[in-house]
Amino acid sequence: MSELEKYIKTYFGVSNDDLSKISSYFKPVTLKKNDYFLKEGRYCDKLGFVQRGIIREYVLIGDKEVTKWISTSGYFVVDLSSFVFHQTARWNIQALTDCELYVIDQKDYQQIGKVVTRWTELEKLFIAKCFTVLEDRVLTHLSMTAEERYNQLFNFNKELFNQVPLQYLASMLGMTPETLSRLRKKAAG
Amino acid sequence: MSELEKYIKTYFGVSNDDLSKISSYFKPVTLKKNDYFLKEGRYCDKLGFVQRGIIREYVLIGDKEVTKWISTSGYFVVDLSSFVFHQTARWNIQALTDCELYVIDQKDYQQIGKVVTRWTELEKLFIAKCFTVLEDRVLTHLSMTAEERYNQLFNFNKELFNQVPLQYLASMLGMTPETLSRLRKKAAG
DNA sequence: AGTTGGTCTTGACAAAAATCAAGAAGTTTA
DNA sequence: TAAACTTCTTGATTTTTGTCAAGACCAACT
Repeated sequence: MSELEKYIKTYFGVSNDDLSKISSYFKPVTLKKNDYFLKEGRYCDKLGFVQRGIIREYVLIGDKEVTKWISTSGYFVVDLSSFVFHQTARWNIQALTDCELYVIDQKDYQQIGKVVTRWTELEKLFIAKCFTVLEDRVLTHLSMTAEERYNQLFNFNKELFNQVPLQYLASMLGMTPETLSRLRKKAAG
Repeated sequence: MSELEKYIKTYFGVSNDDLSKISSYFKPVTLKKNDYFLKEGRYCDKLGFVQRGIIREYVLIGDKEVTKWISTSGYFVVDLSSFVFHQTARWNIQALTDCELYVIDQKDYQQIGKVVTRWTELEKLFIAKCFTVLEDRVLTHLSMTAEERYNQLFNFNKELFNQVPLQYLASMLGMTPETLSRLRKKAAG
């Protein structure tokens, strides 16, 4: 069973039958380091699942890249506003390392709904879960200092700090690279 | 046609038939100023639509109230993680003024799905829309200063600053009341 | 009218974080 | 291997924001 299937099974609790139907629509895709899964302004007509590697989602604001999220193994990558509402994409989605993805295009995605009865329900639950995660993230910015946000992320996933350029983590945490560097030093004691 | 029906119609583009089915499940409820629609730790078994009045969603972190959102006419109020996943609620949802809501309880909510074919699809679209709004909100904290966040909100909804205690707006914007006060003075020039 | 309680503002100061600049360390490229 | 890049760190400094304390303002209540 692939990581994708494990993920879907664990998360959604679908039958093995539905599981194989769903996963059969996903096709393996590899990205080389620095390749783009999606570029701002295009239409996002596919959904990716990260099997291996690291992917960054960012947007250019003025002359600065703002990193919204770093996806590692087990995460989906997509521009939801584009995928669901057929608007132009807001995010650049770029491989930070060589990556293996499972990707489904929009046409196949819509097919799932015709084959798996509960699909729209599962979609709803998944997006609702993502929503609550984002709610928490907003709250960290309303109630925590840069130092607290750094410590939280570091405790949640230390490995990330070895695998991802720190400037991107700094941006994702809402601070400058210099501040992140100093907080690291401080936390290391 | 009520505000609720207008909202549903505008937003989801359902037929008049479906619209009346959906709205018939919502019941008018009034809240007095300071009444709670929901308290942290309880289960959120209802969804509310704000017809009139102002409602604050906040959470107690340590000894501080952190205001996540202020809902005015046209907004839904709910603790999504509780309503969808049947977990204990994370938010306190309290009326800042006397309010008129349209409220649907969970049992009736589930009935809609049996009566309106596209219901789960509509739910999905609605939650997806909420998700993209939250994405933007996260981005404001990654890329904007307190001053810029204040100006953005003020330009978006000046009225709010006359209707809502400023301390709550400050919290929602991720700054102290003192900072908000100074930014107001500065912007007024 | 006076008191009380809550809210907002202001000032002085402290802390946090950003900016600017330089240099160290590590990679990639030629 | 050396040169060129890029990334990260560090120091000095400025700016932004938070904290604490006091007072102004306003509304509600007695």
